[in-house]
Amino acid sequence: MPLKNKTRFAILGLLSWKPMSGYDLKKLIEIGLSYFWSESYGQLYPTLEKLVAEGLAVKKLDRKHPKRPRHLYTVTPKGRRAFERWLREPSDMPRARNEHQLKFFLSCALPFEEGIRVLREYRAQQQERYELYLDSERILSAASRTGDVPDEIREVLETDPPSTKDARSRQMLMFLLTLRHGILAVEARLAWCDEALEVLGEQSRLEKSRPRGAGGGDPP
Amino acid sequence: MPLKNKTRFAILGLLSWKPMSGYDLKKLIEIGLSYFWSESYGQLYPTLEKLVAEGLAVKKLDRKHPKRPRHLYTVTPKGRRAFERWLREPSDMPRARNEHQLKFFLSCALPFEEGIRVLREYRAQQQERYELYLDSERILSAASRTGDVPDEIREVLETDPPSTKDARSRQMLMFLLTLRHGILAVEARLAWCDEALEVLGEQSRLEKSRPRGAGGGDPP
DNA sequence: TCAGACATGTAAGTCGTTACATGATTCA
DNA sequence: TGAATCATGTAACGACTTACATGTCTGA
Repeated sequence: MPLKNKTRFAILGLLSWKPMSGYDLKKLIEIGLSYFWSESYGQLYPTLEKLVAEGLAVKKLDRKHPKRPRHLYTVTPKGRRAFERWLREPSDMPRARNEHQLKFFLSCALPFEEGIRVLREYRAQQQERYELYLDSERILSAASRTGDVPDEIREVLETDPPSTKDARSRQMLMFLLTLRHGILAVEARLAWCDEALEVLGEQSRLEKSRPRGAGGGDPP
Repeated sequence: MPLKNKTRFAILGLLSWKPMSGYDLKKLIEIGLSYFWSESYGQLYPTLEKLVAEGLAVKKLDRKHPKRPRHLYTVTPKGRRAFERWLREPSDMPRARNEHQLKFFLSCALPFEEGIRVLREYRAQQQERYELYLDSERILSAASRTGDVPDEIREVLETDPPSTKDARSRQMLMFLLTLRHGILAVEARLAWCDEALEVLGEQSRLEKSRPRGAGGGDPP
């Protein structure tokens, strides 16, 4: 009895858009959900088999579509119910485990300059990511205005039989809103870096200007 | 050969403040680092033993201090070097796996009202957390102005022999700055919730005001 | 006296990644 | 022809959590 396996629901949810293969799922997640989700093949394929075994999905060989036969998975009504039950459940708080913050917190073991250098590297990394996100946002919001969906995403949204225009525009909206979440989160990290760099820089200057040596022990 | 075990370094880093027992480490992490870190006993005790086996820490029985004897762990110079090496290394990007976002993204499978309800619950949860953080911030920043450190933290900072005033005030600063990170992150999440709720609310109204039925399929 | 904190651990199991293995097809 | 992509999987391992087991001491 699995306890908090989210892969199951990620799969079920995406399959409820349209039937896909393991390979399709992996690509879709990489291209469209990478701001907030990831899956590995080692997790994907065995989980798909489990879903079939539990009657939440069915597997069938699709030999016409591209040229090479692939295994298409489809959600069953039971799978759909399980998925919607999960959707309505409150998510549990993820246990906090942020390596960057841990390192920052412990970096008081280093001289100020070194701590500041590490923090600056982190900031640069976030800045880079920020720019990528903004590019994606430009593309996506242009797309949702003009209806001209980017290729990788269009393919996913094209179902047979075609879903309603409403459903598709709602899915586009979700792409955009989750991206917005990523953007706001990165902005917050950048703002924090600036705040922290300012404080640490000031402390560093203070330390340098103070008369050094004499141990620095406490007065009694 | 462990690959990305962060527990090792969390332990090494905290022990470099002062020797502690497994129990002490757990409490310190729960009380002071819970904004960004957590450890379970099942990880803590075995890892401590491994560190000893690798010569990065030493274990000794301390029978005087409180009353009950406890096992105190101390970092060795080798452990200190390993820790500082890790500190200077760039952290790897954590793989993205945000259950809330996944659920939100997939919630287009639900009627608008339901998606909005789930999002509102998430927002309330973040708001609650926000207020807790702000309380902590008030306490901590008062403490760093007056030097009147909260009990739970003071105990950790009191070492024997006493560390320098500089070292201690730097540790206090780290408590405060990591808390600031938590606060800015939660603020960003709240802002995103408001943005998303607004957009979804508008879509929901649009949908209601539009003439329903007729399948909603696409015109050719 | 007895609940709750102090204190240390272990066993079983889940979740997830990485690396490998395999083979077909497309296209430059 | 040979590299890239399509496509499906498995084995081994690492990290982590949960639940359990055990016993002591303190203070209401």
